[in-house]
Amino acid sequence: MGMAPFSAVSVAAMASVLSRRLGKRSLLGTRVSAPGALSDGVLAAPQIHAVLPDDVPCPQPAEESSRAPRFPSPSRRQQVLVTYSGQECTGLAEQHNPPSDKVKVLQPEQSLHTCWRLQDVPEALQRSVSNSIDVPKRKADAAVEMDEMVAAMVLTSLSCSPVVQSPPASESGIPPSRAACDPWKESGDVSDSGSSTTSGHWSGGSDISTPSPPHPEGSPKHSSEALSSPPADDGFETDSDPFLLDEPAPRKRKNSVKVMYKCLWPNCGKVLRSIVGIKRHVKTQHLGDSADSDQRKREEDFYYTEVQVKEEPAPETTTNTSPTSVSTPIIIQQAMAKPEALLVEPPVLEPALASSALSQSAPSSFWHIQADHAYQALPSIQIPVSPHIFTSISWATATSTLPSLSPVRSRSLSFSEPQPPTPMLKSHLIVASPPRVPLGTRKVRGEAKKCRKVYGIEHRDQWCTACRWKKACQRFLD
DNA sequence: GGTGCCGGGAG
DNA sequence: CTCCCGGCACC
Repeated sequence: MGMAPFSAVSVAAMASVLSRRLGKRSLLGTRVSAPGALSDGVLAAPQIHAVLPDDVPCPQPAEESSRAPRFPSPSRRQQVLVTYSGQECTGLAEQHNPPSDKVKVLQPEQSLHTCWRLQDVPEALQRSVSNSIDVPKRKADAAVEMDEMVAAMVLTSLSCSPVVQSPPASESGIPPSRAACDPWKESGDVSDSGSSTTSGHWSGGSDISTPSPPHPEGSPKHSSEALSSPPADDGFETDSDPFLLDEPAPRKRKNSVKVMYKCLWPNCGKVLRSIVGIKRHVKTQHLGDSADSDQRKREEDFYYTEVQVKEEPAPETTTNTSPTSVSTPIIIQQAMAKPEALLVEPPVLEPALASSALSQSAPSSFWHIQADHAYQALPSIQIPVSPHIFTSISWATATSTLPSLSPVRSRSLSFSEPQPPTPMLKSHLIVASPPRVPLGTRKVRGEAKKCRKVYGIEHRDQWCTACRWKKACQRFLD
């Protein structure tokens, strides 16, 4: 679903997803309230909880139908199971009167015609999700409202739209989005890449990670206790845990933009990925953690700024590729004007957190440089690096200490322990500006004949495997 | 355009 | 890991 602004369109889409699951335009899950004689429609709220499968789905007009109850056209009848007062009975939904939301249900067993009011879940969802759509409130009963709210929240989180407007009740703790999400909308392709990192991942955790959209300082209200107090989250962990934040990597990761938040406190360049994290950082590290001061809560907003991090494919501008340049560069631009912040310096992590986080992710703390093909074998070299300084390692120094390697052969740089580096680390790697070795780009084309030439393309099966795989030929080495 | 092969995806 | 292929640099 991408980063589409959470508009009525996506509501409609969500609703259609829902209806797809439940059977298109079915009444399954529809809550109806029977007026008058049957019940008061509140506590004993009857529910249509099953729909026989033979009903014919109607084409779904896009938006209107998400407001108008999904219901067969008057000419069609839809069989439903209706429960009320603990009793279950089948019925035939005969007629729907949209203006009044009334549904006429025929219950043959009781030879009863009943009239129900209709409230279906997507509508509840819509109501809770978009406060720009005016939906009249039908019940004052809080419990029923909560039911719908919960259902809506579940659906909302399932649909994984990161830009979620706060429900009208506004106690949910989901901060409202605002214009700062524009880069996300406009990038159009945010669901990939790093996006992998910040775009609405489905946080398995129970903590604050709402499908973390970048939500900006616009709403000082939202950093209330609901967000900041969970004991298990300490900002950095939740912000950079690669396992929580990693979502299945999409195919391409070009031009993805993610928004990070940088602490503006003097001498603190800490960059976090969530607004909550940065606020907590500012609050705890700089403002002091004096609990309930409202003023402090507001002040947090002034001490961080939003940074857009754009990840782009490597342009390969130079004629040489350094032996270690393996990552795509990240272009970091400031959303708010602060030219000196073009480089994101390594975050000043709380030492305990930093060491624990890094030592967990890179226990052996070695740079491991080696050739990656057997036929390119070279002695592998390990450079011990303290995890604490690994982001600021001087590449020039590091490489100068290496024995002279053929620059074209030793091109893979990786941790000795296979583990996905967090996007944070990745960006630091790039910021650390690897050295450019002013020598040949790639392997100089060999003079020797290659399998392709020797056997021809029609005898591809006789090629060496490397040639077959479009790798450097192993059979006719230079 | 053909070739060699790097980088990365899929399974 | 194997297998495959897009895409780039070189010819």
